[in-house]
Amino acid sequence: MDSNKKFLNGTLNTILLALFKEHGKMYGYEICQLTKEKTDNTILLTEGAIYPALHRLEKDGLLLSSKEKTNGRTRKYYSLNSSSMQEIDSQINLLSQFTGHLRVLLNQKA
Amino acid sequence: MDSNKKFLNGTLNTILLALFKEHGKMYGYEICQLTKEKTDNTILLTEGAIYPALHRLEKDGLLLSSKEKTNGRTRKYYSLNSSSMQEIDSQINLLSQFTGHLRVLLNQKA
DNA sequence: CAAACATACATAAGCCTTCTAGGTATGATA
DNA sequence: TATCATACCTAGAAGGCTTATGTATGTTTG
Repeated sequence: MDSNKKFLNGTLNTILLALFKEHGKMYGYEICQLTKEKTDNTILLTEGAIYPALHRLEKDGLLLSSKEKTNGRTRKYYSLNSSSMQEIDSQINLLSQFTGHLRVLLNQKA
Repeated sequence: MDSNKKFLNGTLNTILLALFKEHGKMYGYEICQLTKEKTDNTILLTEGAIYPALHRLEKDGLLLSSKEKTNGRTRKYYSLNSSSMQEIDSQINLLSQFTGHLRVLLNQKA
C-alpha cells in the first residue's frame, strides 16, 4: 500500500531487456541483487516475478539461455537474442517514452 | 502487445492525484481528454479504468466530489481533499522516485 | 430531421501480471 | 551443525486494467 511495488506492474519485462542490453549475460538472482543496488533498495524484483518473466521472454524469442556451473552452483544465464534486436529496442523505447510522458504528468520535466 | 497501455498499471491512481494537484477540480471525461493531449496520444486513460479509480480515491478519502450541471449535461467534479494532502504528496513522491529509478535502469538518466 | 458523433457517466467479466508462500539444493559461515 | 547466502522453480491468490456494454443528453451533418 505504501510501497512502490505496484508501480512495477507491466514494466518488468522491459526493465529486464534494458538490463541485458547494458550488462550482457546475467542470471536471475544476479538481476535481483543488481537492481536492488542500482535503485537504493527501492525497486525490489521478487524471484516469483522474475523467473516466470525470464521464461516468458525466452519463450517469446527475445532471450537466449545457457546453464553454467560456478562454485558448485548452477546458474542459468540469459542474454539478448540479437535476431530480435528490433523488437527489443522497440519495447525499451516505448517504456522510455512512457516514463517521459509520465514525468510530464507528474510535473517533473527536469 | 505493441502499445504502452500495460505500463499504466499501478500508476493510474497517482497520475490522477498529480493531475488534480496541478489543475484543481476536474471531471472524469475531461481527464481522459487532457491526458491524451498532454502526452501526444500515448497515455490513453480508458473510462473503464478512470471511473472506478475516481470512486476508489474518493472512498479512500483522497478526493472530494460534487455534481454540476453544465449545458444540460451533468458533470461530476473531483478535487483533492486538503486534509489528506500529506498522503497525497507522499504517493506522488513515491511515483516520482520510482520513475527516476526506472530511468536509471533504462539508462536514460538525462 | 434523422443519423451520427461528442459529451458524460457507470458497471461487469475476463485477462494479465505480480506477490506471497512454498519448495529444492549447494556452499559458506558462525 | 545450524543458519545464512546463493540459485533455481512453481502454484494460488490478489489486484488493476481492458474490453464490452449500457444509459442519457447535446450537437453536427447529410
